[in-house]
Amino acid sequence: VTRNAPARETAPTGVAAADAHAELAADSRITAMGLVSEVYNGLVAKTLPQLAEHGVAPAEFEVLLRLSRSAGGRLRMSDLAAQTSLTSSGITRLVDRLERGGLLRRTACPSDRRGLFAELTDTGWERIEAVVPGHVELIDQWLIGLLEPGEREQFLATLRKLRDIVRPGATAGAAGPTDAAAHG
Amino acid sequence: VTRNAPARETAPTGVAAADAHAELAADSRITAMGLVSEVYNGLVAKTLPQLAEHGVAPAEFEVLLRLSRSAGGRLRMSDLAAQTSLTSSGITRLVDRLERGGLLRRTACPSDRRGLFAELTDTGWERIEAVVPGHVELIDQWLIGLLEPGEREQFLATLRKLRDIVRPGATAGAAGPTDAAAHG
DNA sequence: GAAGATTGAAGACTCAATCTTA
DNA sequence: TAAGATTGAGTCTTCAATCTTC
Repeated sequence: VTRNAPARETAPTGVAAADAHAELAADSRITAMGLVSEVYNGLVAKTLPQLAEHGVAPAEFEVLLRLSRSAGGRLRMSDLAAQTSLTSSGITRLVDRLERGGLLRRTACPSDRRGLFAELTDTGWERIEAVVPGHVELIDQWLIGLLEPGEREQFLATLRKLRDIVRPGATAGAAGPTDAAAHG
Repeated sequence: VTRNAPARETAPTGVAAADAHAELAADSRITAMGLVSEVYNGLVAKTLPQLAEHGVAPAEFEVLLRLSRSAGGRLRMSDLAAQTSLTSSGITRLVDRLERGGLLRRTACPSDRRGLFAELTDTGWERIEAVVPGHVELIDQWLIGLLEPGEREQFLATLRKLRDIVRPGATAGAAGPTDAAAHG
């Protein structure tokens, strides 16, 4: 796309010039990315108030959830960092807050003294149990329940495919790609 | 789910107790939400470096993109806030940064003296044109190109459906739900 | 009084540097 | 030397309060 309207600054010609350039950004692939973003952010916005009622921020909820799905209700700091979208520094601070709130505690890792576990406390388990039912209801209302069974399965299959390619390290700390080890 | 393992604190019984509780959080609907989150965050991570090469953060890119798709390359502050996931305060500061960088300017709104337009400068247009091609390539590589044509259309159709329900105000400032007015 | 936009104060996250252990 | 985790400094975002205009 070449720029051939040097006098865009003047008001009357501005709109026409903008139209010429808009083609670039109107690319359908950018729109697709925008859809993913809007759906994700929209869903977060829908679930935010219910989490807030329980005093839990979305990132905190994700950490609590990952811990609750792991053997012993605990995971190493570095594994939490790998599984979430936070850096190891961010995990340190988030775990600080949750520990301050009594939802988890740090425990030593016997096999490697550099490592630390974040481990759910009884209070942490109770909090998860208190939050999850309402949370599931909202996901049902704004995501799952809006799709026909066939459409839903196709949608989830595509998401899984994309996730596996785009986020290879998402299962660090678990023995297998589907948490199968937690049942052994 | 009832809690019947009061001695969870002691190491040996911890794992079994965790298993009993894990059922709650293993709900498939929570997993679905997690997939959306992982795909979105994974895609952001893939596109981040290329945006950074051009000195643009994701939120800034989204604002520049929305402006470039709007008539005259401009949008009111309040419309930007409605279209993005930022508050009006957040938009004020983000526009501050972009204005400081010379990518846009604030201009007065003739019909309502409370309002302000954020309007792309020539530098802003140039930046968008410089960033978009590489950005599109990455979306192609990590999202669009990974799906068969049929799967892709189905996926996008589902996303559109969800977006329309979950984010009703996403088109504030545009005349129609698909930016049709920009072509008049 | 309400809406559009901005500001001060505070929270959350990242980067780079640091400390400890492998 | 490298890996796990933390800390200080700086950036980005929000909330609540404020100012201007409707």
